[in-house]
Amino acid sequence: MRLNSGVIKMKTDELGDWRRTHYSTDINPQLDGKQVVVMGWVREIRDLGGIRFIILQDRKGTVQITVPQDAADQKIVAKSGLLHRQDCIAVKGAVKKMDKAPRGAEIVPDNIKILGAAKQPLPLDITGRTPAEIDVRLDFRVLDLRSDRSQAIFKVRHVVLEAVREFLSKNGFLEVNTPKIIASATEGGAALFPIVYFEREAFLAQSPQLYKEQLVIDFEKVYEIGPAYRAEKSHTRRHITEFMSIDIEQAFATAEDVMNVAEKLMYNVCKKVNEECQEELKILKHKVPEPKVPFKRLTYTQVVEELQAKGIEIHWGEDIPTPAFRTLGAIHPYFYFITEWPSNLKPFYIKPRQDNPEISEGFDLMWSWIEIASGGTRVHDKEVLLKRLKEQGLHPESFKYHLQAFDYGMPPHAGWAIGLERLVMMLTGIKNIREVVLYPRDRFRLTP
RNA sequence: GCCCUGGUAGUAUAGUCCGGCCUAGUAUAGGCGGCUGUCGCCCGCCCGACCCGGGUUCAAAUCCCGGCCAGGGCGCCA
Repeated sequence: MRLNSGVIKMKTDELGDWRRTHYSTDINPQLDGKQVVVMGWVREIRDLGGIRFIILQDRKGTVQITVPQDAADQKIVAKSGLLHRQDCIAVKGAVKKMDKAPRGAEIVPDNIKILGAAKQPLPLDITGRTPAEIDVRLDFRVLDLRSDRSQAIFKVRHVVLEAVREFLSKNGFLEVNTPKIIASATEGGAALFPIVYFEREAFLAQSPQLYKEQLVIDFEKVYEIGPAYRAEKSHTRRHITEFMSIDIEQAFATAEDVMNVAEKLMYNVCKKVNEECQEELKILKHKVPEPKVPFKRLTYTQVVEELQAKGIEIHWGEDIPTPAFRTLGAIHPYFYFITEWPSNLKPFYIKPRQDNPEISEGFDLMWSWIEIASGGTRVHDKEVLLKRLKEQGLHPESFKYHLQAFDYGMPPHAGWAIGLERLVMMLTGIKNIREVVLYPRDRFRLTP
C-alpha cells in the first residue's frame, strides 16, 4: 500500500444553505443568464493566464466553469486559483451561452466553495491518459471509481441487476434471501471459509443451493441475488473469493424449462444494456450482441468430439480443462448450452437421466469460453438423493435438515446459478473480474 | 499447491540480455513563473525513483542467492 506524503493545507468551506440546482449535463445554451448551483469534483484545470477553465465532474458528466481574470471578481479569481484536480467543490454562477464551450454553454462563477480538498499529487490519473495498473487502481479505489471507465462498468452492472430483477419478478419468481452464515462444511465441492461463530465454528455459504431447493416447497418459484464465498486458491482473471450469484429455483420444472428462462433472461439483459448503456459501451469500446433465442444446445458428447477434432486430448467422462474451453469459445463465440453432462461430473443434487443414469440432466450456459451459469433438473426423490450423496463420499447426517425437506412434499424442480461478475465481464469486455467489483476479494487482496 | 514473468519518482515507462560513459533518460502528475477561448492547451524553470537483505567484483539498477510484493497461467472451483 503506497501512501503519498502530500499535506492538505486547504481550509474547506461549509455547505451552508447551498443546494445543487442543476447537474452538469443540465447546463445548456437555453439556460443563458440563469443563476445555477453545481456541485462535483474538479476534473481538469486549464489556466491560460487571462482566462481559466475548470472542468467540473458530477455523477452525470462534466461542465465547464470559466473564470475570465479581468471581468470576474478578484476574490473568485483568487479562489479558483487554489483549486486542484479532484477537489470537491460547489459553484454558484450564471450560465453563459458560448459556442466555444463543450456543451455550448459554460458557468461563470459568482462564488466557489471548496467542500473537500484532494491531496496532491494524486496517486493515479483518472483520465486514464497515464494508465495505472490494476493493483494501484484497487489500492486507491475511491479515486479510480471516478474514472469514466469505472463509471461505465458500474452503470452496466446496475442495469444488469435491474434487468434481472425486472425479468424474474415479472415471470413470477419471488425474491428471497438465504443465510450466508452456515453450520455445515460438508456440502462437498468448493472449499469454504471457516469463521468463528461465538463458541462454535461456522462457514460462509458457497451457494444458496440447498436453501433455494427447500424454498420451492413453499414458494414454487424463487430467486436470490446474493454473495457466495469460495476459499479456492485460484489465481486467474476470472476468479474472486466473494462474488454475486444470481440463483433461481422452480417447482414442477425440468432443466429444459429453466434453460428457457435463462436464455430469455440473457436476451433481456443484453437488450436492456444495449438500450440504456450506449454511452457506456462507447467508453468501454465494446459491443453487446443481441442474442438469438433459442441458444445452441450442444451435448457434452458433441463438445468432446469437437475438441478431439481440434486435436485436443480429451476422453468422454473427463471434465473439460480451461484451455479446451478457450478452443470451444473460439468455435462458438456467443451463447450456447452444454447439456447431457456425465453424472459423475455433476454435484449430487443433479438428476441422472431415467433412461441412462450415466448422463445427467445438468447443463452449463456458456458465453464463448466463459461459464456464465450452471444448473439442471434436481433430484427430488429422497432415496436417490441419499444414494447420490453416498456415491460422492458425503455424509447424509450432515444434511439432516436439508433431507428433512424431502419428507414434506418436495415437488420436482430445476434451477440454475449465474455468476453476475462473469456476465458483466462479458457485457463490458473487461478482461479482469476484479475491475467489475467495487472492492474485490481474491486470494491475496482483502483491502480496501 | 505448481509453473512463468516482473518490481526504476505520485503514475506509466527507457535502461537490465552483454556490469563501468547512469551524476539513471522520457511522458504525465505536482510546485513556481508566463500566456484571454482552452477542450490531452502551450512555453520556461524546479521537485521527485533503482523493493528489502546478503554475495560476486576494482566497479552492481544491471550478475548470483534468499525474502517480500505484484501480474499472469495451470490445477482446484456444486
